Amino acid sequence: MKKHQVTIIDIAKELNLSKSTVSRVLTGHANVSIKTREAVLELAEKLDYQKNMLAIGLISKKTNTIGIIVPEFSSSYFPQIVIAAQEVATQAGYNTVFSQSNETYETEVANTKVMLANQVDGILISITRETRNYDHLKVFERKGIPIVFFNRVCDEMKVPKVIVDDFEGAFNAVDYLIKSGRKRIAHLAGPASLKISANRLEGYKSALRKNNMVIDEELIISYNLEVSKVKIYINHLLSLENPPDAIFAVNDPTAIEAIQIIKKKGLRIPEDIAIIGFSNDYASDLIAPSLTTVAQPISEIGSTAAQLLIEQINRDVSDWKAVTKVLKTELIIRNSS
Amino acid sequence: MKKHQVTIIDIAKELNLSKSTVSRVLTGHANVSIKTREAVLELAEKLDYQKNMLAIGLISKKTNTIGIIVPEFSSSYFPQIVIAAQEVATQAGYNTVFSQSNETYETEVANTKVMLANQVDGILISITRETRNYDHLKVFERKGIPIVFFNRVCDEMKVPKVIVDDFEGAFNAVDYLIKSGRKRIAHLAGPASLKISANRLEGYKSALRKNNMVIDEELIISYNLEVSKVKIYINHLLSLENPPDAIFAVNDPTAIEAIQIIKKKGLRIPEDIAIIGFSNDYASDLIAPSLTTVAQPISEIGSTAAQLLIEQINRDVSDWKAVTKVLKTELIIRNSS
DNA sequence: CTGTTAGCGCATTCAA
DNA sequence: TTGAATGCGCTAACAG
Repeated sequence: MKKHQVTIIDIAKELNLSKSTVSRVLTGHANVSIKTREAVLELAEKLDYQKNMLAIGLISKKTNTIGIIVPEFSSSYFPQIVIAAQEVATQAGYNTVFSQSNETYETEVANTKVMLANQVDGILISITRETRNYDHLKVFERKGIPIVFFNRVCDEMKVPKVIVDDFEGAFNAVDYLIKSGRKRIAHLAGPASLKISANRLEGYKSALRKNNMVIDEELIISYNLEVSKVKIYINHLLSLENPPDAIFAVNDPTAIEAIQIIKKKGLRIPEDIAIIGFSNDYASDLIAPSLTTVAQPISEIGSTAAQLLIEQINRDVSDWKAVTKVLKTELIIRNSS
Repeated sequence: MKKHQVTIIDIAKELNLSKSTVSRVLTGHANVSIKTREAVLELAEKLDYQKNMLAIGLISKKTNTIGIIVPEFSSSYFPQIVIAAQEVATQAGYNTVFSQSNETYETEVANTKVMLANQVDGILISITRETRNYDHLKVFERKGIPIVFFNRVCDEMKVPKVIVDDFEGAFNAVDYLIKSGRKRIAHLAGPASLKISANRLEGYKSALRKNNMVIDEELIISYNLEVSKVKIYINHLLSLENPPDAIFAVNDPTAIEAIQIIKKKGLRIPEDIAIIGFSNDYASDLIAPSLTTVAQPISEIGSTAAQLLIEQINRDVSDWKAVTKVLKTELIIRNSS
């Protein structure tokens, strides 16, 4: 375990120079003779010298690192966002530190503490489906560390947010189902604690109302997004006296699970029952029948969020803006509806 | 940008104590009166005090952080590995820092430098399809920082590695195709620079040989894993005078792309042509027809690699072991073959 | 152009 | 049980 870190002192000794001179070279300052500069650079290269960012961070109170916390990594949704965010961050000279909270509140809290302890310059976060208390996030505000929400946001905090127009997306999906002649449209909704679930539910209801259809609470099921539970709810819906002829699911994993269950039951999709999802996950175009879904500009969410965060970092606390960017969705019609 | 970090000094002043006393409480040392201990703890909590890990890392030369570098994040493969590795690391008290190199050598090199500069205690890496030079990785060895490879390994380095039995997996897949009566089996292979590609190719050839079939180089196509290129090769294979009646693809994304292209051409799978992939990605069970594939114990790869790395970290450099763990694959037969 | 000094936040000696 | 002093690796004044 005897790590052998090469330090400025090492190369200063070797070259019979003072540490400050070496430091000047390494930080790109000008006041150094060409000869010493080259000698230092050469030796540094030869010894695989790497600056110790811990020391620099300690001095400068800036780590050039942003943290990204996502609730899960199992669908293609969050990985894609992370890729886009990382790209923007790298471009701007920032490193990224990720963690995934596994949809667990405690893990999320722990993750934020780690980020805090590691002195990130700002964080990007999408909360878990469990998160109801936001104290661990408000700490960032108090400490003057910018925080930007994306996708799953915290309503009570006045900070930048990047979301999509969930209401409109849901509205369009359901409106389309109605226009296609569907009479009883069920909604497999997410937990009410998540704003995205609530907005999608509202879009669903609004579309029904606009088309003068009754809102049957029996057809609205709110669940905690654990895909393994979908089977129960589908069974329930199909056993209703007056079963639905369409299902609008809160997200693609739910819709995909529903398709598989319904197919196994021998029902035809979309003839007997139509399905629409939300997010246009990678798998939605692969499953049979391919899934009609509300597409989100996933990469744009990630890059916009990173952009906002970096702007915020470069701004003075007193000048923070709490903009909320609402990106547009697009209904992609495939074979499941 | 005026971050307001709370330090030990702040709470020492407030309580009229010395920094060392406060430090003792915070590090859990014993020699402190209950009264002061409680006062310190209470104030720390109230002020949202968080230790500055930069300072601690600087002193202890240990950050309790491991780095994970993966080539891409677009399939479900690496995210799953990362989840498993992170879980083991967390359990052992380590934080994780990820980065993805986007299948680009330069990015990989940059990522390793960042990890080095941030003083990770060890790294887990799967190299890009481009990586041919390993100097940036050998630096870790020289500096006494443990490195563990998984999936895509570097042959010339004597360090721990976690792989699956690619040879056997490929052999079983091709052997199964032959037993099912396929006569001309093509192989869409990966780049020769990746050991996994080479091993899978060898497994393919070996199965043909064992069954006394000729190895037709015309049917073996090595490509760089850019899925968009698959179309070209499929077109080529199908236009052969004596086209293949089966394709063994080096991985699932390739196989899935192939299925889509072949379906569009109006050919039937598996009647006209059978397809087998490798890895059992999330999507392979969803696509129609569902994909026969060689499953890897993905989570186990991640957890094993993390395990090995942590063992290595806790060992003295002089006592490093260069074990290579070879995990078993399993052929999952679905409808594409 | 170069060397000296101080200090970032903390843990860890050594004294009291 | 507490306090004072040292130093981790580095940068940024301040001198020469």
